[in-house]
Amino acid sequence: MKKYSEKETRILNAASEMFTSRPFHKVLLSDVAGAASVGKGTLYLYFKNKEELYFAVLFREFSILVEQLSEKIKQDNLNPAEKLTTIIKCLTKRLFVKATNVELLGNVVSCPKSEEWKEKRVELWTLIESVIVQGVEQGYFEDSNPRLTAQYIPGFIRSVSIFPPENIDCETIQKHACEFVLKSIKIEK
Amino acid sequence: MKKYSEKETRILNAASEMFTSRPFHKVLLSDVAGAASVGKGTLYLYFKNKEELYFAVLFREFSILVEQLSEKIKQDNLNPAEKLTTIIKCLTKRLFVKATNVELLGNVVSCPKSEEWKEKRVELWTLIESVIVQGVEQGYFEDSNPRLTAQYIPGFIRSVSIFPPENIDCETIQKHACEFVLKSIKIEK
Amino acid sequence: MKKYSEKETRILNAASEMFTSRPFHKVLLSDVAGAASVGKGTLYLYFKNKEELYFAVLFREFSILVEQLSEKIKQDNLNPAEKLTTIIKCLTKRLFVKATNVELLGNVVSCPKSEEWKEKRVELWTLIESVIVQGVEQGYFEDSNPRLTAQYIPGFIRSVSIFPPENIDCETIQKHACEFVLKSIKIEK
Amino acid sequence: MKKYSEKETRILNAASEMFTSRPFHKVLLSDVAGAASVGKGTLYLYFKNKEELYFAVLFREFSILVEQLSEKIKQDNLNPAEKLTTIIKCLTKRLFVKATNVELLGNVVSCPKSEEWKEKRVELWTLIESVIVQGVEQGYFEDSNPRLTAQYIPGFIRSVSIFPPENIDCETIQKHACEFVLKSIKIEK
DNA sequence: TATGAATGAGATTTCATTCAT
DNA sequence: TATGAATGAAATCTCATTCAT
Repeated sequence: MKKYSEKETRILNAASEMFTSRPFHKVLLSDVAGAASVGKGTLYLYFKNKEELYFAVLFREFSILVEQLSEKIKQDNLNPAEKLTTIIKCLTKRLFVKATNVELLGNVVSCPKSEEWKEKRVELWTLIESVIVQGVEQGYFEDSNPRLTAQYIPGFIRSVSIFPPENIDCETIQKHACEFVLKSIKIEK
Repeated sequence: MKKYSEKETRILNAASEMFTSRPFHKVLLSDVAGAASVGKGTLYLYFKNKEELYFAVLFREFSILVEQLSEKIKQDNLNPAEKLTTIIKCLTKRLFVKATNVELLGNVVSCPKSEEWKEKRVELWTLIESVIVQGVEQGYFEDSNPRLTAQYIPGFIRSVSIFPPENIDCETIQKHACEFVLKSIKIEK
Repeated sequence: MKKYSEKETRILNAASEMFTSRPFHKVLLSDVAGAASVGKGTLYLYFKNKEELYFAVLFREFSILVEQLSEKIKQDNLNPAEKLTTIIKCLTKRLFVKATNVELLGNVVSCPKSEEWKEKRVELWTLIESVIVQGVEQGYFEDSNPRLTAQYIPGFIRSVSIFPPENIDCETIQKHACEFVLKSIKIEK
Repeated sequence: MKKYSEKETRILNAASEMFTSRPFHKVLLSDVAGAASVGKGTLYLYFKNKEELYFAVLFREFSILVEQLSEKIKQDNLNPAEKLTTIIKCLTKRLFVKATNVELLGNVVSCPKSEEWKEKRVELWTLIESVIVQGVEQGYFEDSNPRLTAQYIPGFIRSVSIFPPENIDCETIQKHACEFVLKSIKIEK
């Protein structure tokens, strides 16, 4: 995991807050600086420009998520279905609380650093995919394209997290989402 | 469906083109005006400001999509599974072709005319939901919360459309996505 | 007196209302047109541009005022002091009710038509001046420069009309203003 | 007196120059910035918008005027008539030299920071009024409403300053104006 | 390293004026 | 004569970025 200095962390936290709640062009760097309690010029000591700061935010959020998931499914006493359940619950919880544009490229496209970020994204998908593949290999699951399924999962969770149906709680969503995926790929015995 | 004048249509088309190919803040209204062959001031006769123009573009595209889906599943000779297949294929095709326009699925969060949007979004979800409910009633499907499933569908299609795995074609995604959903909710007989 | 068509009058009335209550650059021709219930283009049938409309307003207001005063002091049974009193009372009343920028060139300077308006302005001053001169000739008044005095009068009345001291009525101002002028130029006998 | 930073002063000077020589809507902020040798954006660090800059210019000029007058009449060796003479001469000179700036006498009506203005205006009137009252108390003057008279004075001076009669010099106006006022309120002994 | 005043390119927006109907 | 949609020049204003301190 990349290490961030204390000041860098403060900036990233502030920027994350902002980019999460407004579109790119409505986030003012002066506000970010203010919220991070640093001077505007200081931002430029740590990030080349606004776009790079944006990608740095996405990168960090993603890294933390991947790290967490990675930790959770390392426990060997879990079978693939349990691992997948863990992943889905974790993602749901995370997105439900902070429906960030975590996996959204948003409106900013061409950026040199975006490569680095793309890799992180792929890391998440590969992580989920590997669990599915493991399940397939062990005869639990059946899936003609585990990579696609792996991408579906954060995507559909995100959609209900941003606009949750009224009067629904996180647990209900978690349960339904797990069922939805498992019924689709699990082999009935 | 809302009616647009000839000039409005020309502006919306030009703007759609622009907003689809560049981030919001890199789209210049003077370019939009130029592409639509109207004066810059004319834009302001039809749209209060840049933001409203942006949302008008998205709203029109979204409305057309909902309209199309609605038309397609009206055909009574289709059973619920066929209807759902139609919806998924249609969504996938549309997003796959015009993937940059990611907001298209109604995931527009902070929008001035939010009510109008919310209604359209609900319209899409309700449309999909109704097909699922119909399937449940007719004994084809089993789903403890069809509304959630209805929201999943555009969500996960969107996620593979934005970042399609390499070397995959639209048909493969369509097929896999249909399978993914149907295996999850279809009752095996 | 210049004659105005019915439509011209409507436009001038609307414009007068606007120019009186806002600075030149805050008066929109579309508002004037709206208030006059004519099309925006129609304004240009009667007035070459915004500046000319502005001057036309001033010209008309001035003409009316001069006309009125002129009528009032034609009565031959009035002596110069009575005539001056009449003028001051009339001006005060008029300005008190409608503290228009009647004699204010405002911020708009170079305009061909402004010559015409200048003449009207001079007409008012000359009118007042003539009464003073008459008084001097008849031994009532003493004034080393009646033209200056003539210009003072509308000027100082305007200043108290725009910002009247609290709790003062028009009559009190009228009375005080008359005294102020007459004590200054009347010869004590 | 409000303090202005060096840069603020440079901007105000440049703006004063511009607003004095052209109508409001013909003054370009880019020109002001250029003349003050600052960036266009710098103007906005010191003044919220064009209007506020405009009023800041007027306010500063007006404040200086009031300040100057205030200083001049503090000299105790002057009797009320001499003080009034000083005031009138000073006002006349100032307006005669810089006549275009007609708003200067506090006749600014619709202004955002209206309270601040009102106070300054009242300050000027009270200053003049106090001299008259002093004269009345010392038996030099007679005036049934010194406040009204105090308001007349800047008002009538303004009117001859904007449109001075042809071929007249400042001294003539000064002399006549003083006579005009003193003859009106002075008690003949 | 840290700052935030200053910048100015370039964005959005306005509105007097035109002109086809 | 009357209109008001259309115009686009030109205005105001923003904000990412720089740089002297």
